Amino acid sequence: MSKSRDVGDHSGPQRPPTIIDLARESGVSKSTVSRVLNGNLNVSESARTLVLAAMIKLDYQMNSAARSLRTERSHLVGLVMPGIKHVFYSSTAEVLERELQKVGISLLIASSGGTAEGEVLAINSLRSHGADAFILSLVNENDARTVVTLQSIRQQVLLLDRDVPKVVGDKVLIDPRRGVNESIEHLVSLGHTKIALITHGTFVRPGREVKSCFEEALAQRGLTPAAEVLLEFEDVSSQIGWTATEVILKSGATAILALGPSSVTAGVLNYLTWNGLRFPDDISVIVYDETELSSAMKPGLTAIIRPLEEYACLAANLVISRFSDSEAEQRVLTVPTQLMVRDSTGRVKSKAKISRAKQLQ
Amino acid sequence: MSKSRDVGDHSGPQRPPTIIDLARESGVSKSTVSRVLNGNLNVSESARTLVLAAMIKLDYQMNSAARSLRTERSHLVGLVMPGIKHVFYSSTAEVLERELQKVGISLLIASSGGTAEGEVLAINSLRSHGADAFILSLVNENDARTVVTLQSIRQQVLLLDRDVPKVVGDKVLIDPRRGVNESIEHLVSLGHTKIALITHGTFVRPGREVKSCFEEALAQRGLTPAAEVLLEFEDVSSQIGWTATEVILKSGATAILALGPSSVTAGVLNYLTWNGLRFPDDISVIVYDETELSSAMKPGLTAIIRPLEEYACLAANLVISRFSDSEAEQRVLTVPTQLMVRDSTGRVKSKAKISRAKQLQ
DNA sequence: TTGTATGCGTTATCAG
DNA sequence: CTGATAACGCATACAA
Repeated sequence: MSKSRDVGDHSGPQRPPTIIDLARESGVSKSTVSRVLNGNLNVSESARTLVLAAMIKLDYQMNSAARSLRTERSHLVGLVMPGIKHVFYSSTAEVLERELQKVGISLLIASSGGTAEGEVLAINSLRSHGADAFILSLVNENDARTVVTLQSIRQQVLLLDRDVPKVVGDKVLIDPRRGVNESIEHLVSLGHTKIALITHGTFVRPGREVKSCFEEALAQRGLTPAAEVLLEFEDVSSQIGWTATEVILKSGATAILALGPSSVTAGVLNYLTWNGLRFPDDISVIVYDETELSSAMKPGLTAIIRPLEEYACLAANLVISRFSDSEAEQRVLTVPTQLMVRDSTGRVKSKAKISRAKQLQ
Repeated sequence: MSKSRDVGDHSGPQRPPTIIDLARESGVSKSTVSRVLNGNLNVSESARTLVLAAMIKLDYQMNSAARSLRTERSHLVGLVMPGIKHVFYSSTAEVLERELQKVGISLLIASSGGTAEGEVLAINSLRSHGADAFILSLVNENDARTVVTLQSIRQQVLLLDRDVPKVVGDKVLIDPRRGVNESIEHLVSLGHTKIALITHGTFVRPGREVKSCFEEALAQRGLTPAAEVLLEFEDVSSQIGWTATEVILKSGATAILALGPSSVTAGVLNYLTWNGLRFPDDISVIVYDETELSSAMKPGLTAIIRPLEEYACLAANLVISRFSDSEAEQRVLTVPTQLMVRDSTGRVKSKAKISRAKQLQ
């Protein structure tokens, strides 16, 4: 019964105003203030205007900690990614942030650093900050620590282009099939038969999917991969791209699908240009997406386009909708990819011509 | 006096365990539990081990809302940037996140979208989510709405490479002087006298600083700018870079300092390569930083390097340190830039040679 | 339509 | 060293 600041106490303008201050200022009770703040209909117009006036007069800001404590909702969503630095992830994050912002949700980010330990740490950090939901691009779908952590979570989980059957949650997936099919068709029509692939490791869905689509598309045409390089998340440096390309070229490949992280793709291009191999003349290259890199290069880069905007929007809205309808069944949404032909793919050249081209440099 | 769940109530394992559950489980009072959780020294070893055991047994997770309500600290820091998509911002965010994570602080992100209105919205959104501090790269240092909003904030404010005298807060600034000086010196030594600049508008510090350093460096050598293009944050597209380059070339410039957003720089390179202008043969180009773009391009791009890691680390640690010592005087930290000469800068060619080069393409 | 009373989970004060 | 107890600001069931 000892309301300390309920009435009176005209001392400190130091502390931020609370609904009690609003109540005193507008001459109603704090319940009425609360009702106005939450848009409750059962409140007289006069009371409402009074409270609203007090609200702007005192520059009232809701105390989110108090509200969260009471309602058990923080309006915070956590995003875990290998890193936020690379354009694919940062673009996704930007769209997610924008979409969530629209409904008053803020985005909490945490990088796993590309390791499973970092991932668990990131998840727990976000959890300890009270995130209502988690959006995750895992580094490894099989890591037991991550899976266990995810299973022990009460909040909703959404996987971004990842598939962990043991974890309940919605998923937004990228289907590389069309893009890869069109790529192979395109390359084969240009005479290529020795085609190489760089992609993620098979412990994440994108790696598995791309690999299998690639192999299937080749098989349909009686071909086999010239080379395949599967990447770990730990080493997504351009150095890896460089050495991978070195290996691939030894296989005699005349075309490369560089469908890994952008830093690796940069390494591929790096190796090619710095070794005097010009595309499409000496080798054909297909990369992911339309980036600053791919548009600034002289031969525009033929690319498999991932519908990034749609991908992230779907994810955001899935998360949002589940807040209202928490018991809906698990949903899996898939977005397609497609090939955009530019100038880094061309007719295959004979070995002799390639050698000559190299010497000319 | 009606403790509902203080004792007994073995009903629901549904709700997450609280310190009361820990207290019951370990046979001590919740005060002692709280002490253990906060590392308070005044607690017996026996009690501590008891509580710790209960903690892992029940998989206890601190309720951050309750703690925040009580301590008035959320351990959340808000980051406001024009957008998170571009590599400079996303890299900064990544480093900030990593450094803050080390001391248990999570990063809340909000994009302003490059507009002043969006900026105010972003700040208020973060504020409503209880951020303890704000790290900001403003879009416009002069916008009254933003300034007023910032002034009305109780939390600490840190400006990233921005300078708003009317706002109290620490600052971490990038000093372009050395990098720009070295660039001009380098270019002049190669015979260039007509040098153009692309940078931010003068309503943000980077724009002002780069512009004045550029002009001073030229003046010291008896030169004047061949052209200057100042950018708005609203239009940081590669299209702008393209048209800007078109304009600049008409001025007869033989060298371009492209020191704006990376998308604009991409547009510059785009224009040059697609119009058959090769660097350094036809024109010299200096860009910002070492990016995937600049390392993958064939002539490696000469660049002014900003110490991004240091920049973000300083910012993070400034924020962290001010939490302990909130009344310290305002601090302004500055990080230097420097030129890294690669291959996109070379001896100036005569007009005739440039024309010939263009025709050869 | 409005006010009163209670509890959310935590920290902090104060008495033992 | 420990335990009881009072806030923190808000939402809400219930009474009026």
